[in-house]
Order: sequence, then C-alpha cells, then structure tokens
Amino acid sequence: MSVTESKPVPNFIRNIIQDDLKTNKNDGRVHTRFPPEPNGFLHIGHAKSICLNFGLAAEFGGTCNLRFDDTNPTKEEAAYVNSIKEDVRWLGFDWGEREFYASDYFEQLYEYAIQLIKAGKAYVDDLSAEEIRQYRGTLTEPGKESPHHNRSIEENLDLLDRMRTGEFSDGSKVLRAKIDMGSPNLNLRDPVIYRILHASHHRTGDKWCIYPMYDWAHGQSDSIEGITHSICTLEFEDHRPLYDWFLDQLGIFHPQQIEFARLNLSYTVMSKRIFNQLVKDGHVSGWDDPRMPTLAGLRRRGYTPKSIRNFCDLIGVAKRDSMVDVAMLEHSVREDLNKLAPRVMAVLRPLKLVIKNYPEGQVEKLVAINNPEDESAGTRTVPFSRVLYIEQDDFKEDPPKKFFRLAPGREVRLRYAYIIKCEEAVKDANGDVVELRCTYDPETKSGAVQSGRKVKGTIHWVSAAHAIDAEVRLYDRLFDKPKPAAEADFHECLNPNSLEQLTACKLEPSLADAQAGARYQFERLGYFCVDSKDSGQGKLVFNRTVPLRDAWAKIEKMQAQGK
RNA sequence: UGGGGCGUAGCCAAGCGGUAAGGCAUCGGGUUUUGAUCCCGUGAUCGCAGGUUCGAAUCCUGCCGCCCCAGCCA
Repeated sequence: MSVTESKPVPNFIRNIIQDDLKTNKNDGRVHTRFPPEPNGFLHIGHAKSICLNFGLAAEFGGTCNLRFDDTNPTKEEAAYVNSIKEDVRWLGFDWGEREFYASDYFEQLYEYAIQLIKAGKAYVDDLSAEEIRQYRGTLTEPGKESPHHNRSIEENLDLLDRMRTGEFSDGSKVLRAKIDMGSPNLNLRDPVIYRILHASHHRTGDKWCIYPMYDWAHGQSDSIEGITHSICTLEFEDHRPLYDWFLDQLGIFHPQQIEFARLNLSYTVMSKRIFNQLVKDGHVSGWDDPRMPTLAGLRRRGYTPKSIRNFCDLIGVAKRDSMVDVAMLEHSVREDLNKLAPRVMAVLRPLKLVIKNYPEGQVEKLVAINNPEDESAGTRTVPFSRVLYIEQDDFKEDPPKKFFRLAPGREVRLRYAYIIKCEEAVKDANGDVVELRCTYDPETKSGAVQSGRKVKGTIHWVSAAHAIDAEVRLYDRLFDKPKPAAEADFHECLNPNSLEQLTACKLEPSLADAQAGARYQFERLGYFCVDSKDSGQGKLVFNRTVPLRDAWAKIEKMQAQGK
C-alpha cells in the first residue's frame, strides 16, 4: 500500500478530537478554521496548517472556515487576500460560503469591549507605548499598575467612545484588559486590546480608527463562528490563558485552542522578512520565483497540489520543534509526477551525433511509450534520422569505471531506436569534442527480433532535423546551508548555482504545442513544466521541478572523492 | 536566577505500563530499452541519573539540553 492510500497517521490533535467526539463535546461538531493575515503570500508552512485544518474537518465530517485575520490595516492589503484565496483553492480546498474576516466582527468586538469595561475588567490607558513597556516589568520582575488602572467605568466608557469617534491621535490612548500586572505570563499583564490607528482598512475603509489586537480579535472570532478546535502554532501557547480569560469573562462559546509546531524545512527559509529581501535585492525574480517556498513559487516550479498535500501528511503533526529534510518534499513530487507525467525526450546540452551508415534523408517514426506507469497514456511516435543530438554527459572520451554510456568503440542503445557504436569523436581546434561519428545495427531496432541484444546503457536523443528549440531552467536549492536562518547573514549561504539557464536545448517535436503549466518527465533527467510566465509566443521555457534520482551521479561523486 | 513548551535512529514520526510502527535519507541486492520506477534487505532500548513495578519509552524524583514570551505585530 502506498503512502497515498494509507490510513492517516495518528497525531495528538486528531486524538483530542476523537476524545471530544467520544464524550460528545460540542454535540459532536468539528469546526476548524484557517486564519491567515492578508499581509503576504502563503508558503509551504501555511500549507501544513491548511492541510491540517481542512483535513481534520473533512475527516470528521465537519467544516473549515477561511478567515482573514485583518486587524492591522497598516500591513494588510486586498491583493493578499486574493492571492491567499487562489493558493488555498489551488491546494485543493474549498471553504464554500464560509469566507470570513475578523473585520466582519468589528462591531461585535466593540460591544464585547464595552461589556468588559462594564464588568470592571478593562480600562483606557493614557500611557505611551514606551511607558507601557516600562510598566510591564521584565521576565523576572513583575510589572506595576498604570496610574489609569482605576478609572471609573463611566469614564472608561466615555473615553472608549471618544477613541472610536476619532477624537484622539494615534498612540495617545489604548484600551487594556485589567488582569494582573504581576503575572509571570507577560500576556496577562494588562494586555492592550484596542489601539488607535487612523488608517484606512482594505474592507472597512475609514469607518474605524481603533482596531482590535490579535488577542482580542482571534478568540472572539473563533467563538462567533462556533469554531470547536482552534489550531495554531506553538508561539501562541503563552497566549492561551488570555484566549481563555477573554472568553470566560464574556461568557460566550468557548473553543479550544491547540498548538502545534510550525514547519521548518532544511535548506530553506520561511520568513516573510527574508522573502522580501530576496525579492527586493533581486536574488529571485519575485514571490513566485520557482526557487521560493511560497505556494506561488512551488506552483510555478511544477509542484502538484497533491504532492504538497501528501508531503503534509508525511511529515505529521507534533509539538516538538523539528527540521524536515527537504528531500521529503522532493520525494513527494517525484512520487506524484512519476504516476502522471508523460515521458518525453529532451537534450539539454546537445552533442551532434551522425550515424554514418544510416541512409541520408531517411526518417523513421518510432513508437515511444508515453508513461510506463499508466498504460492508458498510450504511445506516440518520434522521428529518427541520420543526424541526432545526444546529451554531452552521455559521452566520455576516457570513460571512468562503471560508465555505461558512449565512448570511443563503445555501444549503447538509443531509446526506442537502435544500438549504435561510437566510431569516432570529432574535435574542434580547442580539442573539444563537437561531433560523434557512429554506426548503427539495423537488426537491433526496438521491438525487432534481435532487439533483445543487451548493451549496458540506454540514452535519450532527439533528431536534429526535427528538434524544436527551448530554454530550460535548472533550479537548485536557494541556500547551500541546512539552516540558512541560523546563519549570521543569510546572504552568505545563498547558493550561487540555484539557477542555471540553458538556452540551446533540443526537444522532440511532440512538445511543440506544450501548454503553460504542463508537466513532463524528460527521460533520464527529471520532471519539468512549461513556465507559465515566460513561455509562449513561439518561445518555449521549461522549469525543472526536480531531477530524477540519479545513481550514476552518486557513483561519480564517490569516485571523485577518493575512489 | 520568572513563566510556558519540548526531548524516541541522520531527518520526520507512531507509541499512553507488557517488552520500540511507518516514511524520508543511507548502504547492499533483484527486475528494468529511463543508472528512473518497482521489489527485497539494512539501523534505535527511547536526553541522563535514580526510584516505583513481576515488567517502564510509557508512572515518580532530580538533573541536562533545546524552543517560545518583555509589539499600541499576528
């Protein structure tokens, strides 16, 4: 049984839900939500959360909301909500009619604040940001109460109303919860719940000039939506007592917050700050550069939604900080693409090869299998003629041990065609091999009686007269250190070879009308897709999604290291 | 030296007192007209030290290590 079909691996969140179901908590409802802030593009780390939230809901017959946590108008934009929706949809999830925004609840949240003030549990503070920081104390010393801590309920109500109507300037006042300045949990030292921000919001425009803080908005939004399990990342663990406190004070439906460890991937970075810098400094072409771990980047790189979902299943969910090997992600795409990508022949670094005894002008249409993993994919024909291109790597004048490809005097099979023998390597003035002169054995045509004759290697090729031109971009990891974020300066571990652009590639003619985004396996090389941005108008551009596993490369490396 | 978490093979990760799943990677071997795929095989006594128990990765105690928290960010 493949990983794809296997039962879900148990994890602590699923266990909690199963227990809740057993005790009929929430009347057996399971309702989750994915709550992105629309201030950037989604990345593979978000995918983990999306798959978790939508996956759990689906598994237990519940629903999952898409809720934008848009409480900070200075950082959020409508453009981001659109890209986020596109990405979630692309990943394969559907939130139906349940598209919500924290800003939908601004009025309700305000009413809740009034309720809190009336209960004597909140007050307006005039302290400056700097003063609040000083009053807060430190990790080891308790804070002290603000001089405005004991304002009357009436005064607080009046002040909050005037904050809302715009009477005060940014930063001049805040509304704070009245909890405990001596709490060892800093989140409970009278946290700010409203701040004044004369900024226009992408959805509410200029209706508001006070905006709720995350802690004030999140739990109440969960409650309003009837979320049963509010799943978030570990850094919010310290916020849970506050999450619970607000809900209890308000006496409203109380979802359960559960925290899990966010995804870390080796050789990659998951920080918006660094993404921004990479783009700004031109190290990548944009947020959707195929080297970026953003969903837009992975999509353009050729990753399938399914492969990302499988990856998220593969890595599991737990509370310990971990670093997932990027090889797992690569394995996930290969597994998926192996099943669905049509095979095709492409020569990336062409070397001319002439078959001396093949009739000039003759062309044969050879039958090739489109996908050995999928019989229904059928076959196609590929033209064969006297002059071909093969991969430069497939010839070595002085072949090392275990090199099963072409060399002077050696035989090799041309895939789907004949066995050929290298008779001569023609060199240019620099001594570089520029052409191979070979002979073929007409008795060895694929499928023919004697075609069973064994040779050690099979290589791919393309007929020179029929080949079409293309640009191929070979991508590698963006960073060459396993933990780029741990380096003092990530610039120093930028992989200088993360992109190699090959502009003289030769493809078999069937690729002439390859559509944007289409994925193929270039036999013996890897999986490639038609670039959705730069391809078109007579220009073909392919991105390498991931190379095939390469046993020869390993042998070569070993030989180079010391033999 | 406050609080909250976490420590099972190189990397993920099950396990919830009965004698260590699975995946990735690695290394062997088989099949193969992709050195691909596929198929076999290969490794841990569970951070350390004590204790409870017939029996502990699972319970208790004490250490050690790592992560998070002092935004009017989320």
